[in-house]
Amino acid sequence: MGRPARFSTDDLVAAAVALAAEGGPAAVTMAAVARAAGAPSGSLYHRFPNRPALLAAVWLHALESFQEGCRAALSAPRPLAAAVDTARYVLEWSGAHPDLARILLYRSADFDEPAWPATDRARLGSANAEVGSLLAAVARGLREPGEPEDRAMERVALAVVELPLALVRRHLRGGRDVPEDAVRLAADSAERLLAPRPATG
Amino acid sequence: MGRPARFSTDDLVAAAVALAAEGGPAAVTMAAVARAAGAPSGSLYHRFPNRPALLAAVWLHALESFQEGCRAALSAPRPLAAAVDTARYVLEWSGAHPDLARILLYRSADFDEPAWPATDRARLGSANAEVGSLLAAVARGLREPGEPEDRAMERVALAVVELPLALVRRHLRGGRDVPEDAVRLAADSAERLLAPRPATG
DNA sequence: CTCCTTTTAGAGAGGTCTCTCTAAAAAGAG
DNA sequence: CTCTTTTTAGAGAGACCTCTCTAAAAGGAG
Repeated sequence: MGRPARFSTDDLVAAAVALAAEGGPAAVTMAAVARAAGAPSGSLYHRFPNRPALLAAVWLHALESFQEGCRAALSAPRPLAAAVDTARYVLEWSGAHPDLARILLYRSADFDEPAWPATDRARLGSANAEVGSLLAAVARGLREPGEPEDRAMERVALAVVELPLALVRRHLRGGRDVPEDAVRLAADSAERLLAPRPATG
Repeated sequence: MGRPARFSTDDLVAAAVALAAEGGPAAVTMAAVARAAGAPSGSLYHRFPNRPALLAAVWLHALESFQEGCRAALSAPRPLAAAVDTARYVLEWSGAHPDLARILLYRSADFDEPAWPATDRARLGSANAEVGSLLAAVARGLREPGEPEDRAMERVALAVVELPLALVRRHLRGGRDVPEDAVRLAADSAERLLAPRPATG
């Protein structure tokens, strides 16, 4: 039924991902993606109603790839192990998918999130909420006596997401790959930040 | 001697900084800055030969403001104190200068660094080298027995620069300010990451 | 085969941006 | 005052981008 597509949605998203990884969201123009994929701009507009929708596809592709393994790591039964595994996962996933990792180092706002189609914004919201609640569960498990719940959440997010991403940023933004060593450093740091301390003021 | 300026270089940089803080480097167009400052585009081109030169001025303004206090903190005599003070400084400076901090959360490459005038690139290089060597001195002081020097450098940079910036990013990118609490968390985390451990595997 | 649907193909309008260039305004030096 | 220098002022060329719109190509259903 109908003419077969010469340029699939995946082809076009892949071209856009490559451009975004190299030059950031500004490099993802409809004209540039069409050029990179060898397609006319009309084909692009046939798949995506406008530029924000394409940017949403790029961002969500990266995010969902990342979160797939993230959920598994965060769901480990012992909270400290879950935290350390997740920190390690962030580095390993980034090493395996440097292009996608480079994209997630931006914010969704840099990819024009406010202008996204409603369905894409909803997907983003629910994806973030799901991982957020897994992270909250880990944080509750690692709360120190007398510590307010949101401060524990802060500490855990820092050790498990922000710090590993900072480490990734350090390498990827220098144009290098993520070295083996960094995986250990991330896991180590998460453990140091989250393991209960003997007894200090 | 000559007509007095109605729009000083500082005025124009200030307008550009505000735009960059709000919308990132993409928002810093010659047209937008001129509009924001109430100046005609010609006045802008009178001060800056082209857009990369303006972007360089914005980046260097933020960087040099940050590094001024950074040098002092890094120069403290005891290395662990220097590290913890620097981590605290990153948060305090960011709280005091949220616009400039938002700018430093990008990379210089996002501000089109390869196209900057040679003098600006040189200023960037020497500024980074100076702080880098102070950081290296701290790292040497905190090296654990048997640890390779570059791994110590990695660990220290992570604890003293990357982690505090990640914390700042978390807040500023949500549109919030940097809370008091975060300053303590940064100093605390730096100390946990860098203090020698009792004796573990 | 003919119809129907999907997709490619790309021209072109309308917008914004960078940067150049000319002209005039403004104040001090003499 | 006139001369000189600095700066404002903004028109306009040329590039690129987004998005619309029309027309044709191409395969399956009947």
